[in-house]
Amino acid sequence: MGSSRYLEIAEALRQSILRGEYPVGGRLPSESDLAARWSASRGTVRQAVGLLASEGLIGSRQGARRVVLRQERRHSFQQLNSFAQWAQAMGCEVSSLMLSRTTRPATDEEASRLGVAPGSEVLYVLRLRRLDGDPVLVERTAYTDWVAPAVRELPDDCVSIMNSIASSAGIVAHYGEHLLDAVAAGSEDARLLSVRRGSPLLRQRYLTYTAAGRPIEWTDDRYRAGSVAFSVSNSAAATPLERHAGPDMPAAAQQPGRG
Amino acid sequence: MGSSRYLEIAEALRQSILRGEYPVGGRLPSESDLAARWSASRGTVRQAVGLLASEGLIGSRQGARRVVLRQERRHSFQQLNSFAQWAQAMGCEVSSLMLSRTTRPATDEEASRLGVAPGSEVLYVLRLRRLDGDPVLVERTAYTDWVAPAVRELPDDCVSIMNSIASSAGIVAHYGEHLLDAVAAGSEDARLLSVRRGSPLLRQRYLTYTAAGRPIEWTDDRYRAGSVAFSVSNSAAATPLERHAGPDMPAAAQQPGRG
DNA sequence: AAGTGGTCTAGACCACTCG
DNA sequence: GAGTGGTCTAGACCACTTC
Repeated sequence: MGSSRYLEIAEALRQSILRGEYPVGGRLPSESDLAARWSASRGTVRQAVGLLASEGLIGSRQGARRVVLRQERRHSFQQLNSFAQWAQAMGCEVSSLMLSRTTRPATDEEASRLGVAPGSEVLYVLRLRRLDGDPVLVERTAYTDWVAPAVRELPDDCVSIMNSIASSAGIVAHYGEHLLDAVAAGSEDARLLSVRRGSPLLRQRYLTYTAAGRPIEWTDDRYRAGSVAFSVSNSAAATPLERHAGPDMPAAAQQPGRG
Repeated sequence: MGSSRYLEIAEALRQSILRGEYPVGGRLPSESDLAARWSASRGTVRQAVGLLASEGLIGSRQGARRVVLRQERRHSFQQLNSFAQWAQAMGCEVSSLMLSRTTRPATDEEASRLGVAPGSEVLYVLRLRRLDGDPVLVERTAYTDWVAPAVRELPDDCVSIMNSIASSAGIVAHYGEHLLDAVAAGSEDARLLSVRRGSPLLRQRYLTYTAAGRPIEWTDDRYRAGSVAFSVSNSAAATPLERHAGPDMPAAAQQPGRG
């Protein structure tokens, strides 16, 4: 349950903001007010408001009351890593089809991202995903060897691989690293998504790993343009998003890679 | 400078991770260890490691030592909001040219994002930005009326508008909200960026606001494909990035808007 | 069973904002 | 100058991981 005191307080504040009790641009009560109101210590109240701040809901500056920045609720971790969970939460009918599952040596990129020796075998999966029947997303995933067996035994039309291997093999993603950019549709992309070759796609590449930091998969997702957008809030206190140089940049601008 | 004890500890840990003293996948010392080593209280140490966790550098689970997730440093808030500061930090020569500055009624989208009455006047700026001479980014910004005078007096080749109006008028962005997706280049985009019409562009739309929550600008940035990528880390504890339905989605999938 | 991080308390001082 | 958030301390108990 939401068993912690500070989560309880945070949820109550979230609801108040959602109901418009504290309107956008308005001020929150002071920490001591809230502490008294909830008969909690100031530290616990700070944990609660700190959580809301990390969600981008409220902002704060030393000496001034906290302000409400937005009214919407954030999505969960699972919803960013799992297309199926996100779609279902939005009330869409989602369907998936694995078009191929092959074991092959890792590319240099895959080996470096997954932290395995170059040329090690990975399980490569090509998958097409639809929303309410429309093809929206082409997914290309490389699974590390210790994950591969759990993926191999799933049916082609498995809706959520992450969910399935969590249940069947106890493999759960705790962390993720995402890279977002735009690419032109290749011929395979174009055929699968029913768009013209060269038309714009939003690409989301990501690595997921376990609580212990062990890489699980490296994925290249390509969305039909207009089908999804990603959002992020930042502040002087927290900047979760980064800009990176792409391959077409001048040499001076190249960033060092991950490995 | 970095005058807080916890910032000092965080920076030292960051450096250790950067130097590979704590390798990726390895464990950090325990909180009590660190507290003793720095003669600080456990609470202060927790602030330090909490900061690194929010940067995606380390992960934690109850009962187990913290683990190192990555080795790279994150960029600052300023570098996400300011193309010029980001480019300069990467050692690129950046140049900008304002192609037009016009005062006109806000579109519905602009009015809603900026929180002004529909049809209110905004200052609309079209700007082309180059890296080492190559056109990389087309920027279209709507400034609220109280910001417009400061922008109007800047020269056409001003490299950083945000920096300039901070100095000249004390207007400083403290928060931002970003939306990322892919679009096809329109004819204006194509002409300015020297790409074919319909070719893929990465679009970053964002709203910035002051410490008090007052909107400053609403911007539509379009990057030539391949020139930049954005990255974000997430975890079960913190998910800063969200997926949204785009305009081409089935009706059931539409998300409510901001205002 | 020992170690570790997660939560919580009660109090303190300081830097900053605001009227 | 009063109020507010930012930082820091010293202790406590619990849930969980690890051995």
